[in-house]
Amino acid sequence: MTDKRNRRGADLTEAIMRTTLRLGEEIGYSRLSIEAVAARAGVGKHTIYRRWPSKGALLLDSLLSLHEADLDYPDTGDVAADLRAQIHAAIDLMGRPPFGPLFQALVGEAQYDPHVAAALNERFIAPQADKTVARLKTARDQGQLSPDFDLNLAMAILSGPLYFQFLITQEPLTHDYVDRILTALFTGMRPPP
Amino acid sequence: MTDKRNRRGADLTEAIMRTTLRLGEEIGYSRLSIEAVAARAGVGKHTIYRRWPSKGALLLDSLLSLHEADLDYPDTGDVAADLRAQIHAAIDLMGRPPFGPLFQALVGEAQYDPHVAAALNERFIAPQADKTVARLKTARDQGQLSPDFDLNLAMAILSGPLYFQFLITQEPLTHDYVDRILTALFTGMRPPP
DNA sequence: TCAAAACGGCACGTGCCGTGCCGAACGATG
DNA sequence: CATCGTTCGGCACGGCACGTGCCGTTTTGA
Repeated sequence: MTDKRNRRGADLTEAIMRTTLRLGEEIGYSRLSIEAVAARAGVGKHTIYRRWPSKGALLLDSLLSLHEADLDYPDTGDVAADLRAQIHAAIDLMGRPPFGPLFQALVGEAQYDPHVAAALNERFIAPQADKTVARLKTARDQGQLSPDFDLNLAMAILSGPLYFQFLITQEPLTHDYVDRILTALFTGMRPPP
Repeated sequence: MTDKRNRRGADLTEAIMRTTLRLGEEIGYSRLSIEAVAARAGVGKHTIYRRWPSKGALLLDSLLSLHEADLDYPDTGDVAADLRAQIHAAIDLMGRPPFGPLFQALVGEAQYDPHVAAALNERFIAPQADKTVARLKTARDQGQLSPDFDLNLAMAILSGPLYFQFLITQEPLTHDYVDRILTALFTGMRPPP
């Protein structure tokens, strides 16, 4: 626990977010109350409500502060390999605490709270999607992809099955699964003529 | 409102589920409390807790009682057309109240409550997935699909992007979007040689 | 006929919500 | 160094929904 004196402004904001992640990892998102965060951080509830309008907003900021979310694409010239490397990194992040379970809970929260949904899209989903599309565009310009292929659609076909498994069936995401999706996307499922 | 006398057992169960759907549609899942359902249905809370262990379980049963979920596949001999027809029906269901918003909330609940997640998979997701895989298997046996294509993977690639849009970006699902996914899956995204 | 079960209604303790108020500590201004 | 507005921790409040008891009544089925 950091010294409680001289904690103000940005320092305090970071301390609260750290406490949120730590406490969320310990007791789970459903039992994570603003009261509990305030108590653990040795902070008045006002101090939290002054910064975040809801539990979801607090958690989103806390997760983004991990900034492990800097999932940038390599560009080795081989699209398939680059996609593979980046998505492997992404599912590794989603597969382990504290990011994995808390991110899952945040998506859950986004199903009730439109503000959380919008913020999540704007600050995490869309930036990641944009990176994917940008990398695909480079590949298309180099003739590695069909020139008329909808790149946003390609992004959705890559991400969709992963989120499906993450949110719906809730089975662990594996590198092998990613590889099979990539293979399928690059080959289609028509029989060879 | 039905007569309050002589309501017991199965009748009462159905009345509670109807009230849940109705009230859920009116005020939204987040404000849908068991207390509210009990009050609206003119029922003691015990009567609900005796039947369902949680709000999520109650909602799952209520949604399944709509049994519009009988989304069976046609079999005209053309896989792509059959998939198209069935998935169009599915997104129509997911796109309109009361099923759409409440189903979305239920998936949200499944991110916190493992029991709800398991029940949702067992009683809705898996049966639908099985139907899809079965239809794909027929097609593969008839040579319309690559003999070595993983059919469970194909199912995930079909469903994933839809759930991604439904849960994450939360934009409306359109027939056109379904068609583009199908086209992409059947052609792959490699450039023509 | 009669005991067991299911029911509606009510009340309770608990936890957390979001807000208001207080006095202390801080930081910028002059 | 003095002053004043802001930020802070602490506390208390009313409100809501939770899940569980208890009561008296009604229905069921042995």
